[in-house]
Amino acid sequence: MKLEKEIMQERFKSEHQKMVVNLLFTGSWIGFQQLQILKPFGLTIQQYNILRILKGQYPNPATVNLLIERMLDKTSNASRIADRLVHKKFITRKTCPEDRRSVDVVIRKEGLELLEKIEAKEKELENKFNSLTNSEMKSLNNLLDKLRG
Amino acid sequence: MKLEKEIMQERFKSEHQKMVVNLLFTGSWIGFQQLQILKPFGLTIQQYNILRILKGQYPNPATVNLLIERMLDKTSNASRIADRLVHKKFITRKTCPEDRRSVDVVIRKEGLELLEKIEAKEKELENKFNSLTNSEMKSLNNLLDKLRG
DNA sequence: TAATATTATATGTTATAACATTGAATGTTA
DNA sequence: TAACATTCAATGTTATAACATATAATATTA
Repeated sequence: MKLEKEIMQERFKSEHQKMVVNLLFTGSWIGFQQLQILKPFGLTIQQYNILRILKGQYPNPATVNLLIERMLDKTSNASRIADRLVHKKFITRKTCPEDRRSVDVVIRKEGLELLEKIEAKEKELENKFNSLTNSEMKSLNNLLDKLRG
Repeated sequence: MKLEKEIMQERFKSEHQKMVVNLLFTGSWIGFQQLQILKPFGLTIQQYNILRILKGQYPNPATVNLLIERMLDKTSNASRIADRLVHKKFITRKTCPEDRRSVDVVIRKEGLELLEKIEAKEKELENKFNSLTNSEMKSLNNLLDKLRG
C-alpha cells in the first residue's frame, strides 16, 4: 500500500525523505511478521539470527565477536542473546583453547532441528506472499544493496 | 554493499528469503543513522515520529489513537512516548472535551522549532547520501509500497 | 434506564536494546 | 621482561518495546 496512505501523510519533501520513512516502516512491518512466525517457537528475531549464523558456520564454532559482526542489529547484546540460547539448549559455549579471551559458540543438533521446523513455516508464508514477482524482488534487493553503498 | 558480503553469508535459499533479511538489515541500518542525527537533540526515532505526525495535524490536535495508527512502529507505547514529549515541553496534552476518554495532543511552538533544526541537519546528510539516483529512490519506494500490498 | 459491552488511554511487568564499564587474556614496546 | 595498551566477553544500568491488565467514559441493548 502506498506509504502516504498507510501513514496518512499527504506528501514528503523529497524522494529521499520518503525512502527513509519507507525503509523504517517496511523494516518494522517485516520484523513484525517475522516475529509472528518465530513466537510459537519461543525465539526472538535476534535469537533466530544467531542460530542462522551458527548454522552457516556449522560444524565450526563462531566467537561472540563474529556473531556481532554478522548480526542484523549490531547493537543488540550478542553475549546475552547467546546466554538465552544456551539456556534453551540450542547452542553450546566454551572457552576457546587457542585464545582464552574468546569463546567458541556452536549450534547443537536441537538448534539445527528447530531451524528446519521454522524454515518450513517460512516457506508456507512465502507462497502466499506474492505481491512482488521474483524479478521485482531481485530489483528491490539490488537497490537496497546499492543504497548501503 | 551486497548483503551477502555485508553479513558474510554465502547465499540465500531464495530471492524472497534474501529480501526479508535485506529489509530487516537495511531498516536497522537506516534506523541507526537516523538515531545518530536525533541523539544530539535528545529524541528517539519514535519521539521524532510523533512530533512529525503532530506537525502534520497542526494546528489541529491528534488523539493518542491517531498517533498509534500512524506510527511507524505500531507496538511502541504512544501514551508513554507522549509523556516524555510533554515532560520535554514539546507537546501539550489535555482531555478532549467532546469525548472525555480521549486526549487532545498538540505540538508546541518549541516542538515545531525543534523539527526545523532537525530537518536542516537531515538535509545536510541527504546531500552526501547519493548512492542512489532520484529515479532509483522512486523505484525503491514503489517496490516497497507494492510489497506491503 | 439499568446492565452490559466497547472504546480510549494509562499503567504494571518483563525482556531486551543501547550504552558504559569491568576484568581477564593477549599483544606490544621500552 | 615489566609496563602499558588492546582485545574479548561479560555485566551493570537505563530506557523502551512488547504484552497484559486496569480504569474511566461512552455506546448499546434488554
